[in-house]
Amino acid sequence: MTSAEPSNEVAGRYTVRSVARAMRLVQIVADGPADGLPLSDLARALGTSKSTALSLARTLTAFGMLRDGQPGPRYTLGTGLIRLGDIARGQLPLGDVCRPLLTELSDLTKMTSRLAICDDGFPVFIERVDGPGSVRFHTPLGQRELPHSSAAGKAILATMTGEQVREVCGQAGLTPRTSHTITDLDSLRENLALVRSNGFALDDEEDAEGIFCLGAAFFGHDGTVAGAVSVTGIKGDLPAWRVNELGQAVRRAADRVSEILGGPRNADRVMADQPGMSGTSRA
Amino acid sequence: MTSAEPSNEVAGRYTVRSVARAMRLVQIVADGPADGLPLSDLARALGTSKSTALSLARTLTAFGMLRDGQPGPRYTLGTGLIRLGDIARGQLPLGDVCRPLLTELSDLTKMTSRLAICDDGFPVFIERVDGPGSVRFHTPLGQRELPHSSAAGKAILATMTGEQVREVCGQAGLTPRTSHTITDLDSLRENLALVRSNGFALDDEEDAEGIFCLGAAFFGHDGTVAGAVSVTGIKGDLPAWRVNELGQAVRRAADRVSEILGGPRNADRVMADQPGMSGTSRA
DNA sequence: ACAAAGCGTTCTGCTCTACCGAACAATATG
DNA sequence: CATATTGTTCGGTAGAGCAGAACGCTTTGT
Repeated sequence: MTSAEPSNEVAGRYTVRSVARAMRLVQIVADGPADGLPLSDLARALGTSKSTALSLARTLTAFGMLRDGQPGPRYTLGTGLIRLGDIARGQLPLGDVCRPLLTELSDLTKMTSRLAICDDGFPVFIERVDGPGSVRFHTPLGQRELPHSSAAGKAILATMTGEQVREVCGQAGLTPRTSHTITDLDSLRENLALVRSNGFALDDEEDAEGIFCLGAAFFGHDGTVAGAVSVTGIKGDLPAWRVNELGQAVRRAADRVSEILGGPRNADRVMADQPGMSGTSRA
Repeated sequence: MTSAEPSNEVAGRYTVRSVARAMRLVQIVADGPADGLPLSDLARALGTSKSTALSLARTLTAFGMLRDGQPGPRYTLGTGLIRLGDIARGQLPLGDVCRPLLTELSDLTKMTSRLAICDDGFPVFIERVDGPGSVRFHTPLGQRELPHSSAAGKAILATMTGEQVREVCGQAGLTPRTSHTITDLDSLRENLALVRSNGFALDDEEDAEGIFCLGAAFFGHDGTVAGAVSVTGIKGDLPAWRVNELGQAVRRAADRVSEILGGPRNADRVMADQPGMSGTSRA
């Protein structure tokens, strides 16, 4: 009838509609309550008829992606996803290897430490070790975090060329998360220069009110950035004089990851971009 | 090639073909090498044309289930699966809560301990804690294990009615894994009676040569079996006189899980089965 | 207690989409 | 340089996926 349907469907070229719907279904269940969602809710959220949602859900259930009727007739995520997630983590070069390293860092800093890989410039955390007696942060794994408002993200950005920074940030958007979030490119570039000279990145309540993070990048054998290590804590618990001490500890941990990967340490790496600067005219 | 196509497609009622193919695609990538598979291999393994495989792979990639072109033009599992696996584990009632309990058990027994949930009678391990200096077993998480040849499986079976045991084993098949595997129902029933009187199950090289496991079931608030705790070790390291001691330690750990869930301990639970009863209770 | 609304499930037919195959470009291999 | 594979593009067509209505069943309201 009318021309403008919102149509929250994700459709690039070569997209299979039913598969896309099925994946959205999984996302819906994942974002739903822990005790699952009934079929009607799925259909509603998907914007399809019940019969369609049923077919999709049944198919996914047959593959263990969903699970039906554990607490009543509700769909929850299936155990097959645990398996796939485990394998996916194993396929990444890091993860298991770096766990002890994170444990060590958590013990030392008494904070929650995490390891992120670089996914097209975005940090994706794949491992987490909570500190002794530390507050448990709700930090989901496997999710893309924002590059400009997280310590890991900024640590990664700081290793890239101005052009790459522009591209990644253009894709992600400099969304304000708190009143401290850096929202313009020039300020961000300034901040990244500071990150480079310090050897670590500081997220000072830029992503969440009252929370700070320290992050440092690590590199693969080809010298390109592979990810970042970060620690997270409550701002109130952090005396200013400890920032550098903790930051250096994070940097050392990141350098040890680089070592495992056969990459250069933060201090030794030569920036591709640096002084001369190619096309970083202000946009 | 004439009439009987093998057609390894999974097709129950209400199955969406393209979604089923997409899921098989994910499985193929998961079972493939860690550095991924090229598109042609995917098409070959799927039994479809390249263009179809491309559409499916592109769609999955858009949702983070697959990842394209990290080491060359190859598909690997995506980081979205790590996220979903993490959430799936969180949706399960256990997991995080029981981790310290497993750690304790690993410290005590010096063995790898694991926690399985009961998935339609099958044990599915969702958490693993390696013992101090113990051998790292290749024990994938989220995968259905065999009920009759694993300690966790037998611990679970031992809590069920004879009818249920028959059904689960009929579905799983009493496949021989080693020369010690129990392959007939009567012997298995005998063994399960022993499990009940001991309070724990012993897998004596029944699933893998040279490996033994000890397992004990735990129960939900409604008294039905919810899963099992187990420890794994090398047969040669196990003096016969320690079997009972370790088994009781496992049983105690399982009982503590039951306690967390508000369920009965192994000793207190009344069996539904026993001579007269036929109980298939309905919800 | 009944009514009413909601749930999950089944079925049929129409529409449109997912699939194949062929042709293309871009690499790897000899 | 030739040859074999790879990834990509594009249409035509068969057939699969989708909506909708109708069916029991359980739950909710009064």
